Amino acid sequence: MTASLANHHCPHNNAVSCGDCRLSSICLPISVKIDDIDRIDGIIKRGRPLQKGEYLFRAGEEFSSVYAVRSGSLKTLTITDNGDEQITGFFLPGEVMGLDGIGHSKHTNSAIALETCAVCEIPFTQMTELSLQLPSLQQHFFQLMSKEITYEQQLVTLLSKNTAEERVASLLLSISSRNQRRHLSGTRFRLSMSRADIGNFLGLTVETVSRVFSRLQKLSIIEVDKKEIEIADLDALKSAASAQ
Amino acid sequence: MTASLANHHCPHNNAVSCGDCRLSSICLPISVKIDDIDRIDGIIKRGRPLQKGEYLFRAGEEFSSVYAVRSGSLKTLTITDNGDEQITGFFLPGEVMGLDGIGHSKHTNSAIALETCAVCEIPFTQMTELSLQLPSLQQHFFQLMSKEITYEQQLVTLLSKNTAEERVASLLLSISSRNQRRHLSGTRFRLSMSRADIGNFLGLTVETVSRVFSRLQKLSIIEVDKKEIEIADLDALKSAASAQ
DNA sequence: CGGAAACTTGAGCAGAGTCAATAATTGTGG
DNA sequence: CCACAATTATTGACTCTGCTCAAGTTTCCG
Repeated sequence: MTASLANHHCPHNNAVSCGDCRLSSICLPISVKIDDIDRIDGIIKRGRPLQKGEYLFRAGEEFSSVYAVRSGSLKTLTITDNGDEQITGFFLPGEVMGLDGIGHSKHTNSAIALETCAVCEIPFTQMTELSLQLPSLQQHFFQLMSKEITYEQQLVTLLSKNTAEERVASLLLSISSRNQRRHLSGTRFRLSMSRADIGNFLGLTVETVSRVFSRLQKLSIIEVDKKEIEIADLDALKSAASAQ
Repeated sequence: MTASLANHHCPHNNAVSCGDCRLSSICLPISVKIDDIDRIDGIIKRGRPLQKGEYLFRAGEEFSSVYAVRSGSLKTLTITDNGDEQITGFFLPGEVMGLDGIGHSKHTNSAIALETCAVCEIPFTQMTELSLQLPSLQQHFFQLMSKEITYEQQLVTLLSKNTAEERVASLLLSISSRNQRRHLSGTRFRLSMSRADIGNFLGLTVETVSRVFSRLQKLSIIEVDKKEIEIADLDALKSAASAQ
C-alpha cells in the first residue's frame, strides 16, 4: 500500500489538500474555481490531531484564525458571569468554528475536542486579504457568518418556546441531517458528547435529558445504546421536535 | 431657520449624509477615511420614514440590502413551525439589521417598526463590491456579523441559564448601555416595545414580565411609569441580572 | 367618549429542577 | 488483562419557578 493511499484512509490524516478533501463542498464555496482552491489551500495550516479533551483555542486568547473541522468533533463554550460553562455549539466535519472571535479580535469561546480530531486552521488576516482578490471567497465567508447568525436565532427560538422533549428531538434531528450532508447515516450515529453536554447546550439538566431519552425509547421513536443512537421512526421524531 | 438647520433638527430627516450623521461612529467603521465615507454614502438609499407597525422587510422576501437604523426602533421576528412568532431582536439607532438574510439570499426575519422611524438601506451587492476596494469596509462587515453571532450566543446563554428576573434585568441593562453609546440617558428611557414583545423575546409570558417589573419596582430598583423606565439603582439592577 | 388593546394581579397547576441513591461505563495502574 | 476508582448515566421523590386561566384595570386611539 502506498503512502498516498494510506493517507486517504486515515480519518485524521493531515496531508490531504483542499482539492482532494471530500469535505470541501461543505467548508469551501462551490463557486471557487480549481486553481483558486490551490491559493486558498496555500494559506491553510494543518496541525497535529487533537486528543479528546484538548483545547483548540481558549476564550480570551488573541484571535487569529478560524478553523474547519476535518475529522472528529468539538464543542465550543463560554464561561458565564456566574462561573459555569455554557456550551454554544457542537461542530462536525466540514463545519467552520471560531467566527465569533472576529468581532472582538479575541476568541469569545473556548473549543474542546470531544474525541480525537483533525482541524484545518485558516489564518483570518490572510483569508481576508485573499478574499479581496477572490470575491467568491469573500461572499462565502459572509454567507458562513450569516448562516451562523440564523442558526443561533433558531437556537434562541428552540430555548424560548420548546419543551425538553422538543429540544432533545431537535438536536437529534440536527445531528442526523448534518450527518446526511456528509453522506453518512442519518438514522444511526454515535453521540460524541455526554448527556451533560447535551443538557448544558439545550438549557436542561442531565436528569431531564436522560429522562427524555428513556421516554423516546419507550415510545419506540429512538433506540439508545449508551452513546449509539438509532432513529427508529424519523417522522415520529419530527413530530416530537415541534409541538403539533 | 434654514432648510439645512431644520434637517438637522428633525429626527426622521432622511437627507443627512453619512459624513454628517451623528450615528456613523456606530454603524460605520472608525477606520474608514473621510473620502471613503463619501463613496459609501453614494450607495446608501434613504427612503421615507416608516410608521409604527409598518414592515421594513418580510421573511421570505428576496434579500438585497441590509439596513441601518437612523431613528426610532424596530423589532425583527420569525414565524416558528407552530405558527407563533418569535421576536429575534430589537434594533435602536446606529444598529444594522438584516445580516441574517445574506446566507440564504432571502430574509429569514421580518422587520417591523415599533414607532416612527427612519432607516438607511445598504444594497448588499454594491457593498460587497465596494468592500473589495475598501478593505476596512470588508473588515467592518465581518466584525458586525461576528458581533451579531456573539450577541446571539449571549442571548442563548441568557435563555438557557437565567431566571425571569435575570432576563428582564439583562434586557433593561442592554437597552441602557445601547442608549449610553448614543450619548442618551442610560437611566431613563422609554420602552418602544410592548410587555408582550419583551416576553416573547425573552421566552417569558406577558404576565411574568409584568410581575418582574412590579417586583423590581417594589424593590426600588427601577421606577416604572407605563413605558417610561427609570433605573433607580443601577448596581442593584446589575446584581439582579446575574445570579450572584 | 367608547371600544379595543395592553397591562396588572391573583390562584392553581405542571414541567423541569434539585437532591439523592443506584447502576453502568470508562479509564488506569498493577 | 483484570480490578478498582472515577466518571457518567439512570431513576425516583419532592419542590419551585413560571405558565395558564381568569378577572379587573388602565391606556390608547379613532
